[in-house]
Amino acid sequence: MPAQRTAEGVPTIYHVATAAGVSIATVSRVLNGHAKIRPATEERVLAAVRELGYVPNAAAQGLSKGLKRILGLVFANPWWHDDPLSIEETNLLFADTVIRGAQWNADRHGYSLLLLSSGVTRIGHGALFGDVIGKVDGLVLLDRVVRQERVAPIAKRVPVVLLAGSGRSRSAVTVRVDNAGAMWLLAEHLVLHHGMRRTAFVGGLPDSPDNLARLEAFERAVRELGGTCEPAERWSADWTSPGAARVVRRRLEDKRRQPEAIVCANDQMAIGAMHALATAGLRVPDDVAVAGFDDIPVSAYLSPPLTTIRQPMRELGAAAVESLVKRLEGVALDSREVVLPTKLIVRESCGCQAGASEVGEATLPSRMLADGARSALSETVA
Amino acid sequence: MPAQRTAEGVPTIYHVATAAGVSIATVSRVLNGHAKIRPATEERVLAAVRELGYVPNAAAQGLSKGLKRILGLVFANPWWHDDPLSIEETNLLFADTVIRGAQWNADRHGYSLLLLSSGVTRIGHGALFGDVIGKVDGLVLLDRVVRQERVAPIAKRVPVVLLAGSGRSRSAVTVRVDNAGAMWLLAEHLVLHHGMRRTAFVGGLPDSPDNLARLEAFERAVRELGGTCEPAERWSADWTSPGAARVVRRRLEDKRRQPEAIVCANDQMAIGAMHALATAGLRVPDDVAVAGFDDIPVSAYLSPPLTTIRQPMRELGAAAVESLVKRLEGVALDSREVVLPTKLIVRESCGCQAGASEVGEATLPSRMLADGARSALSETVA
DNA sequence: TTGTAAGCGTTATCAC
DNA sequence: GTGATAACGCTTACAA
Repeated sequence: MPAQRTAEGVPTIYHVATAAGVSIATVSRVLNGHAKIRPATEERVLAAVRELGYVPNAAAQGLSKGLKRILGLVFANPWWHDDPLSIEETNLLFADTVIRGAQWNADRHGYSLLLLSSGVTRIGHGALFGDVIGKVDGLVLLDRVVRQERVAPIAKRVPVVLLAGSGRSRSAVTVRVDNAGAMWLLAEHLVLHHGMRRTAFVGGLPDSPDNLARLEAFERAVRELGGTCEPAERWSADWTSPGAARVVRRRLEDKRRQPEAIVCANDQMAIGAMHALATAGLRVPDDVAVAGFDDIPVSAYLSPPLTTIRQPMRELGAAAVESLVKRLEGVALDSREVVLPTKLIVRESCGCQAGASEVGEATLPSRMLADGARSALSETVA
Repeated sequence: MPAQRTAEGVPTIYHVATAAGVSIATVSRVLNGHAKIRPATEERVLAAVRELGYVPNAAAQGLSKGLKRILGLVFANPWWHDDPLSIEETNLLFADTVIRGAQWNADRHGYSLLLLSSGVTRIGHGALFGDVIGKVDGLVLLDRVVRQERVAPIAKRVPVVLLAGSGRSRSAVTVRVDNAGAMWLLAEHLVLHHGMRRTAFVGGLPDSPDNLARLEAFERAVRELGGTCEPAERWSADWTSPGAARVVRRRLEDKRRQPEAIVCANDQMAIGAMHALATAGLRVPDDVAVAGFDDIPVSAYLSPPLTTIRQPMRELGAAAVESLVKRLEGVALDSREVVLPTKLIVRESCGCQAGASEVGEATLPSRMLADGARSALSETVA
C-alpha cells in the first residue's frame, strides 16, 4: 500500500485505510455501499472516517467515475460599475428565482449547481465558454447568454438545455413558459372584460425570445379582439424599472391621447411605469391600467396591487435541471421542448376590485397551452 | 503512448496529442503556457485543439494540481410547496445579490462558484455538509446556514468565510456590514431631524445575526437620543412582506397610540408594512413613517419612495470571495473581519420631501464604522 | 469478505 | 524543445 501520499493536512482515503487497518478498496466500498462488508470492518472504517474528518476528493471521484455530479448554469451577471443606471439588473428576479429552482432540483438529484456568467471574463470569449465547460456534466443556458449558432458546438460536448430560449434549437432541449397563452388571457381580460381598446406594450430587451413572444402575442391578440396596440419601437425598454419609467414619461409628454392600458413584459417595468404615471399625476387604474409579467413577490404589495401573469420561475429552473439529469442518467426525453403553464393573476391595477382575500387573486387556467406541454411541475416535484 | 483511452465521444489530451503528432506533455505545455514551444509545434497543437473541440477535464486538472478552482457558497434554499405562505422567501433579494457579487468576483479570479443549499437534502445532515465540501477549494457560508459550533470542523478542511455572521468565529473570516452605524444614522434622522420619539422595529428571523445587530443598535440609539422603541417580541417577523404586514396589522388592532415611525430590518418587510398601513387607511409618511434596510431596486419606485439603508450586497459577496481567494493563494489576511460601510438613503417614506432628482437620494457617510473597517469595495473591484 | 492493481485525464519532473 | 513517466485520490474489475 502506497501509504499516505498527501503532505497537506487533508486526509485521503489512504489515511482512512491505514487508520482502520484495511485497504483503500474496502474504505471505498464502505463509503459507497457496494458489496458486503463485515459489520466489524465497516464500523472500524466509519470510525476512522469520523475521526479524521475524511471527505472524498470530488475531483478524484469525478475523474474515476467519469461523472462530476456538477451541472452548470450560465446567466448574465454584469458588474454595474461601468453603468450606474443598471444597478437594477436586467430581469434580476427572474434569473435569480430560476437559479434557485435549478439549485434545488440539482441538489435533490445529488448534483451541485455551478454558476457561470457570460460576458465578464474568459467565458464566452474562448470557444466553448473557455474551460469552464470542463467542470460540468451538463449546462443550462439562460436566455440570450449565447447566440443560436454557438449552441451546437457546446452541445456536442455536454448536454445542453436552453432556458427561455426561442425553442428552435436542434441540438438542445428548450424549457420555456407559455408566453402566447398568457398574453391571450391578459388581452381578453383587458379588452373584453374591461372594454379597453387602446393599449401599449412596454418591451424588455428587444432580442430576448421571451420578450418577442410576449410582444407578438399581445399585439396579435389585442388586434384580433378589436383593439389597438401602439407601435412597439416607441415602447421598447430594457426590463428595468427606470427604463420603463423613461419610456412612459416620454410618451406622456406626447399630448396625443394616452393608451387605456399599459402592459409590461415584466413586473419590474410595470413598477417603473406605475411610478412614472403617479409622478405625472395619473391614477392607476382609473386613468390608465397597468399589468406586468412574472408575479414577483412585491407585486401583490404595490398600491394598487399589480395585475400580472404568474410564470413558474422556480419550476422553470427545476425543469431544466430535470431534463439534464434525465439525459445524464440515460432516460429518454419525450420531447425537445418543455412548455410550462402560466396564470393570469388579477389584482387591482387593471381596474378590478380587491377581492375578499388579503391579496386578491383570481386564477384562470391557461388555455392555448402549446403542444406537448405538460405540467413539468408535477413531473419535477413529484 | 497509451493512445486514446476514452470510449466516449469526448476528446482527451491524448486525442489532441495524436492529432498533432506530439506527446501529451507538449499539449499540456502549450495549453498552460509553460516552457518554450517551437511556434510550428504550438500551431499544430492549437489546430488540433480547435479541430477536436478539446476542453480539458477539470476533474483531472483538479486532481493533478490539487486545486479545483471552485468555490462553494452555501445559502438557504427551501422549496416552498410545503408552505404556500413562504412563496416570498426569507430575504430573497439579499442572498441573490450576494450570490451575484460572489459569482462575479470568483469568475474574475478564475474560479467558479458552486451553489450549495443548507436544509434540503443530504447537506447539513452528515457532518461537513455531506460530500459537497469535497467539490470545493473554499466555502462561503451565509447567515444562519450553520450553527456556530459546526463551523470549526468545516474550516479544518477548507477555508471558510462567514457572510453576515456574528463575527465571533475563531476559525473563519467574517464579512459583514456596519449594521450598528447604519441604525445610528437612521435613528438620528428619525428622532433628531423629524422629531419622532415613539418608534417600533420590525425584525427579521430572530436568530439572524444581522437582525439582532440592527435591532439592538436601533433600540439603543433611539433610547440614547431620547425616544422609545416598542418591545421587540411584539414586532418580530420573518424577513417577508406578508410576515411584516401581519405584525403591523396586529398592532393596528391594538388601540393604544401607534408609533410615529416603523423601521424594518429589510425592505421587503417595509413594503409589507406600508401595505398594511395603507390597507388600514393610514398614510405614509403623514400618519406613520416607514424605513427599511437593503435598498433593493424597487424601493425607489414605491409610493412613497422608501427611505432605507443601502448595504453593498454585491460587494459583500465579492469581498467574501476575495478573502477566500487570498487565502488560497497564500496571501496573508490583515484581519479576521471585514466590515463594509452602509449609507442612509433618504427618500419620502420618512417624511422628507422629494428631491430635485428623479429619485431623491441623500447620502451621508457612515460614521461609527467598526474598527478595522476599510472599503473592501475598492479592495475588491480595484 | 477483502486486497491488489489498473485505470480515469491532467500536470510536472526528469531525461534527452 | 520535447518525450517518457510518475504522481494526484478515487472506483472497480479481478484475484484470493
